[in-house]
This record gives sequence, C-alpha cells and structure tokens, in this order.
Amino acid sequence: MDAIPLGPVVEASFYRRPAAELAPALLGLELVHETPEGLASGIIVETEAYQGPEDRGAHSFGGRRTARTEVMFGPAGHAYVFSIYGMHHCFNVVAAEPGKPQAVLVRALEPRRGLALMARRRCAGGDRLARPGVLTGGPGRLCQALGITRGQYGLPLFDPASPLRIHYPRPPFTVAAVARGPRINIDYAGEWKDVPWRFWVAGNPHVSRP
DNA sequence: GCCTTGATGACG
DNA sequence: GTCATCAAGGCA
Repeated sequence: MDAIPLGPVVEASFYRRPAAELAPALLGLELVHETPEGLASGIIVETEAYQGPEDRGAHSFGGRRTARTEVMFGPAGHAYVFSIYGMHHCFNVVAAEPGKPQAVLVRALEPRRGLALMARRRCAGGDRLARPGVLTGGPGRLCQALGITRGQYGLPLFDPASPLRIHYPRPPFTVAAVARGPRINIDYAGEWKDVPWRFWVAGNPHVSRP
C-alpha cells in the first residue's frame, strides 16, 4: 500500500461550502501528514460540522474571534487545530466563505499509510492498537497517530507543498452509505446538541463510537 | 471549563 | 468480555 503513489490533492474550491455539507463530503478522502519521521495517512471515516456563530456547540459561537479561532474566519481548506484537556489535540477543516467561522472536526480515520510510524506515536495504546478503531478512532488519537499538533495550525490542506494535506484516495475508497446522528460531547450546547451533524461511514469499524 | 483518552474496578 | 466512573493536564 505504501508504495502506491498518492492520488491528486483535493482542490481549494472543494471546501468552500457550509460545514454541514462539507462534513459528509470529506468522508472517504485521505488525510496525509508528512514529517521528517515519514509519511502517515488515513481515510476520513467520521466527521462533525460546527456552524458558528449561531451554533452554540462551536468555538466561534457568538462570533468569538481570538488567536485560537482566527483561522476559522479566513478562507476554507485550512487546518484548525486546538488542544483540549491539556494533553490532546483536535484537527478541523475550515469551511465556508471568509468571514463565516465554520469548521468540520475529523473524528476518525481508517489507517492507510505509515502504520508502523502511527503505532510508534500511539505507544500508549499498547497491545490494543491491533484492534480496529484504537489506532486512529477518535479525534485525539488520530492527531497523535499523524503527529498533528498546534504546529500545523493554519496549514493549507489543498497545497501540494504543504506537509498536511487531503488527497483523493488511491486506490479508491468506496463510501457505500453515510450514517448521521447527534454530535459527541457537547452537552453544554442546549438545543444545538441534538442537531444531527455527526457523519460517519456506515459499518466502518474505525469510527470512534458506533 | 473544555469538540478526550486510558486506567481502574464493578459485574457477568 | 462489557460498562460506568474518574483523573490527567494546558490553554483560554
């Protein structure tokens, strides 16, 4: 698998749509991170849309514009990375037009390239890493496996020269059916917590929560 | 207080 | 084996 060349990079215009439309569209694409340690990648199998400023679940709720949320106000297709609970990171893709602070959280990958490198970075997983879903199932886990930290904040995912990119998968990945449901861990979001803006590849064993 | 995870201990 | 609970820990 690692010997097969990457597919084309997904173009910038692909991301220029509302987060709730971009989130299901990202399923089946290949997220790639190249570092001095090597290349690692996985197929996106679970996403969540965050449609600030009206969405109480979003960091940009109410139009909150800080150093952390700044990239969400810019053009689509850039990386929004934030740290959470002091020890994990979450990777998001900026959506919509500039001025509209929307993003899509990537919650799970199906590992594709650089499996050994990812397992090394995810040493905390121990023996369980062999089980489906443990290596890259979960927003914090996939960031650890790919080596994504705030150092990748703002990178253009559509630029072939960027170390962090999204490609059309090669060989192709078929998304037979998309399932949807409420987003995870936003109990504080009031009426917004039940909006079915979580999308995943139906039946895929790598999603963070079936 | 958070868009999380891994350890631990209860239970079958 | 599953499921509920909880601490860890940095940044806003």
